[in-house]
Amino acid sequence: MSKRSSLRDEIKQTRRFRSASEEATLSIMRTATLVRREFTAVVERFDITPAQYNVLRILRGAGETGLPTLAVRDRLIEEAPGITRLLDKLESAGLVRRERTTPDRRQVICFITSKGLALIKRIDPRIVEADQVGGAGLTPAERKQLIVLLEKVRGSMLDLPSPT
Amino acid sequence: MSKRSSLRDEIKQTRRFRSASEEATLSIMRTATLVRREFTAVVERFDITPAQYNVLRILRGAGETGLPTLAVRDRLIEEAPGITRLLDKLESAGLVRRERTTPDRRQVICFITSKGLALIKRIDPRIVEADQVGGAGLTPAERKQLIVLLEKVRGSMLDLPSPT
DNA sequence: TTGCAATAGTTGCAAACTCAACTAACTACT
DNA sequence: AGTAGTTAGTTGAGTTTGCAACTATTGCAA
Repeated sequence: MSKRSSLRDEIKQTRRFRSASEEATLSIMRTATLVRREFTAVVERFDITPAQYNVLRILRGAGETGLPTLAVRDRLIEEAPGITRLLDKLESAGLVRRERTTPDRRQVICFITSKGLALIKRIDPRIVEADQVGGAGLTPAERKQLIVLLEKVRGSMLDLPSPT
Repeated sequence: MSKRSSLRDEIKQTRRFRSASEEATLSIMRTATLVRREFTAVVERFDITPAQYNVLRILRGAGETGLPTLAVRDRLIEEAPGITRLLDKLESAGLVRRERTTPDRRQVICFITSKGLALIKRIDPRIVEADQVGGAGLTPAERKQLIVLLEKVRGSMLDLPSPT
């Protein structure tokens, strides 16, 4: 029904959406693209990729306990199959340290180094700024609502696991 | 304040979010990741990538008029810098035809072939299904609300064009 | 009409990603 | 102990991206 849709303008689509669900789906993707762009722009000024930044953040969260390689991968928001090589990079940059010494010697535990900590400490304030965009233009109540709605969407997606 | 956050469970995050905006931002990205996964799974069964499918859809929308290469790129939801090579692929698969014959001979106009049309015709019903996920679990009113909220977010992001 | 800047696309190369083996280590069963 | 099956992670090969440089046109202006 909506006469003006900025999404349709943005991607210059001429035809109507086939359903509200289609529009919602495209909306989510399009918004995520913009958010990601913002986020990428921030971290790139510090010569790391978004994925690398996320890994550093995860490892900071893990603290002195460290975290096994695959556990790091599982915590990433965006997928990162090349987790080994990603960590290789971070290690050779001195931001991360790895150790194969545990009860379970298959595991490689990853730690953030003090250099890594120092780096994200510098990045953090910029990220906080960038995070605002995900809520910019919304009232606190709307923000909450958005979070709830997206959670519902994810919830219903996880129910249908295999794309039959 | 919220005691249970499925997002925090999903990515096994231990710490609280620093702000509602941060949670909203992560929510958007995480949801988009899941939506994209679904979408990708569908089109891959037809041996094309999501980007390729989008291009075909755009070219179908353009009809017999066709569309110049860079115009195609501008209409993609997700970025696609390798638009030339992407079209190369589609062309060699016989799904797209290109012509350098216009008033402006710099431009290369792209058309979808009948083979391409036939392909997306087969894919379409599956996509319609996949699109439902973006609205699954939501009432029509909630769906509408989600669309409005995301639009607001994008609107406020477009206002701050350069990441200073 | 010559010259300079802008536009439309292409291409080369290095980095990044995917997928599918492959190794090493642990578990469980006999 | 011996061996089959899992789990953790790595590595190699082929493909795809991302950037930047490059060609071909066109537009504008002196």
